Amino acid sequence: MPKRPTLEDVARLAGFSITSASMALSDSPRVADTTKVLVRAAAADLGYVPHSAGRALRSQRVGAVAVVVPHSTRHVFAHPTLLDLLEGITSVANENDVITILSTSETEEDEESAYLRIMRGRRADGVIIAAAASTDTHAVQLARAGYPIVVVGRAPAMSTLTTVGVDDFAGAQLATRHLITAHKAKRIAHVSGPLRHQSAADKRDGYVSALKEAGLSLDPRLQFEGDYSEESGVAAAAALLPFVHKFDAVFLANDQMAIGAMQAFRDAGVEIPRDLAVVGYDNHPFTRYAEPAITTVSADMVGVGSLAAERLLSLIDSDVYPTSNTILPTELVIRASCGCNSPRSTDQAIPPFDGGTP
Amino acid sequence: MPKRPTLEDVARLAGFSITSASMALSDSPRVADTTKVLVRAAAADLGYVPHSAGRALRSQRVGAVAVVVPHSTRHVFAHPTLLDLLEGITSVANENDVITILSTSETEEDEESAYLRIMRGRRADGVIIAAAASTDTHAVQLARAGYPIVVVGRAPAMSTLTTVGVDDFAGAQLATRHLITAHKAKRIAHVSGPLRHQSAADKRDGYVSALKEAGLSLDPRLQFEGDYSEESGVAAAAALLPFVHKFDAVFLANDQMAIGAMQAFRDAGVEIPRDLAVVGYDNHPFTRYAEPAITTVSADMVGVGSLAAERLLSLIDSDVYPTSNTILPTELVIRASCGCNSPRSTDQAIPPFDGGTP
DNA sequence: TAGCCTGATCAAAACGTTTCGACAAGGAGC
DNA sequence: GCTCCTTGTCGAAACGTTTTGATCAGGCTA
Repeated sequence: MPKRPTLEDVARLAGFSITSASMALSDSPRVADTTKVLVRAAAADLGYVPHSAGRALRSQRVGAVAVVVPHSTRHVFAHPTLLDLLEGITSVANENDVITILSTSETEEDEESAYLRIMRGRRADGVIIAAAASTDTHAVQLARAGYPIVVVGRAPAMSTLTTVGVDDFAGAQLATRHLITAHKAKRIAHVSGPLRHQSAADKRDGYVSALKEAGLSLDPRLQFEGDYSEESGVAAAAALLPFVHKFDAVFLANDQMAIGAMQAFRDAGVEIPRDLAVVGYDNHPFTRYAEPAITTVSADMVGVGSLAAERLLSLIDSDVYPTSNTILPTELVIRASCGCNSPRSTDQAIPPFDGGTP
Repeated sequence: MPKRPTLEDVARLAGFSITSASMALSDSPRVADTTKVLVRAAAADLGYVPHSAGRALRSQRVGAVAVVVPHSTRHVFAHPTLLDLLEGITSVANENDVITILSTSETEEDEESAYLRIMRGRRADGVIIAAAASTDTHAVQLARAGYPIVVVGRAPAMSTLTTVGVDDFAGAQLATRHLITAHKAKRIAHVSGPLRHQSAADKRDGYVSALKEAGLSLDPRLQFEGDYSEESGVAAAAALLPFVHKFDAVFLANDQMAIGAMQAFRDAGVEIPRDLAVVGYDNHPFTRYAEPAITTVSADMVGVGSLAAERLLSLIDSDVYPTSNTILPTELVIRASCGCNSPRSTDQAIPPFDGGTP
């Protein structure tokens, strides 16, 4: 490990005291312009970067935010969704010269220690928790203890928290309404996520509300609680197949389950969208390329991430504790699996092929 | 931000000096057992966790590793691949009480500053670089400067580096050989990744080598350089379509391009695998559920991540600089898109459906 | 009883910053 | 020519650890 130049080195090279060097680098009005120039030159010369620990110790600010992804919610976010979230967070963090600590906690008990150890040990100035289950109490504890914390997702049970989420209720409503109005669906099945997660519950509520407002009935046999995995989409399809004549559309709480279910339905001879209209959720990249392309609901997860980071940073800055609950909108992305025959959007004109072996 | 108990608080509560408290907590043989018990009780009582900055400053060790994901390689890793990698890294880091810093650098110039600022400012004790392009020089500079650094991927041009990668050459060979031996393919197209990336070049070399050993010829018209995105799979299909009678199989360097290409081929009336055998790469989760399910190559990316972290930690510990280059094996996952009619593996027996509208 | 050793404890220094208050030099006002 | 202010600089303290070397009490040996 190479020796690092310290502020003392810079000061000596520039011919000033440590104090002056420090103040010069922080552009204090108390130091002369000529001094600033000299010190900055020396610093640049040596490639000086302040030692984070020294600064943290003195200023009681470590310049880091932690993103906690509880293992129990690993499936809640589709992979691209989670990466989008991280991208949003890191970009804002970078702009503010703050680093991002990634913390994936393994077990339930570890979760508590993950949050607390990070904050107690001052590894970070604040925490963003991705997708707490609606029953998660660690977040509330942490907030109550006075630590800056932002929860990604809606958390009505913890109104004291600052949250940034997506309007899953409206998104599900949008999707369900589309099936009803555009495709004249009368019986709509729903495959939800784990209902102890707020987002899953919100989507289900949105679905139910759309049904209600259209005067449609809710058939308990057409409800299935999945776990957001492709496999559980397959399982959902299997569970729904016996009633396949009894419904004409299915809304699934994420795209992974949708692709699993579509596969299983197809294997059973159900043709989509002819026999069954399908709508997913998340706008996962593969939905454009599935066969048929999947109609889905999209949200700006990068935006959620960056907003969460901004909220956290201002929470860290202010000593008062303003809580805010922000919900970003969703939009329906209409493709083919619902029965809309949207032309596939490709940049290239692809000539037809007559078939036959080459 | 709540006040944190400090070592002084612990010492006072236990009735000892700061020194004794510190030594007691680190289980030094120089302190009496009774003292240790008392101090530990006090620490537990107060919920004491050592301040990371204080410790870092004194011990010249921050207890953090940084994972740098250059923006230019965002597409190199499929989403699940990258998350697997991160999971492997964080799990090993956690075991060693080391935190993981996630750094995604935006532009090329930022990359340099990302690496260097992190190390110069001692935000981390070492760096794992995910997927450096084979021309990336920052990594070498950093290593030459004496900083602990591990590169994920093969990097033959930088033999002084410690690397952990996947045997993409062998993986591609495996895939291509399968097309040749099991499916009697005579003309095989290849859609590569950006060839300035080592992994893309390796895959291409493996493909070429398999062709050679089978005495097959390499048709330049059947080569396409993509960028690992679904869109570029579509573009590749468009570019290859004019020659569609001239080849019977295509090997694509990742699954995202495969799904895009399959889509485009299907839209053009080419049926897979009847008219064209397709093999992808990465074993992306969706490959099981694509229609047809995609034959692909899989590697243990969690293992790559954890191994990279282990290597980095031992690099940090030792002051000598042992370089090692590890390559993990790949395996072929045979599904349907190559023409093998693997029965779909579902746990549930799904009854056939007679079609017709409900 | 004096001297020694052992085992336990502690004071102090160091890691690299930032910042408060003090201080020196020089110019303006009288 | 004296004071007073301004401007620029610096010494020193503080943040919370860990660790080295010193101290101290007590029991043992001579």
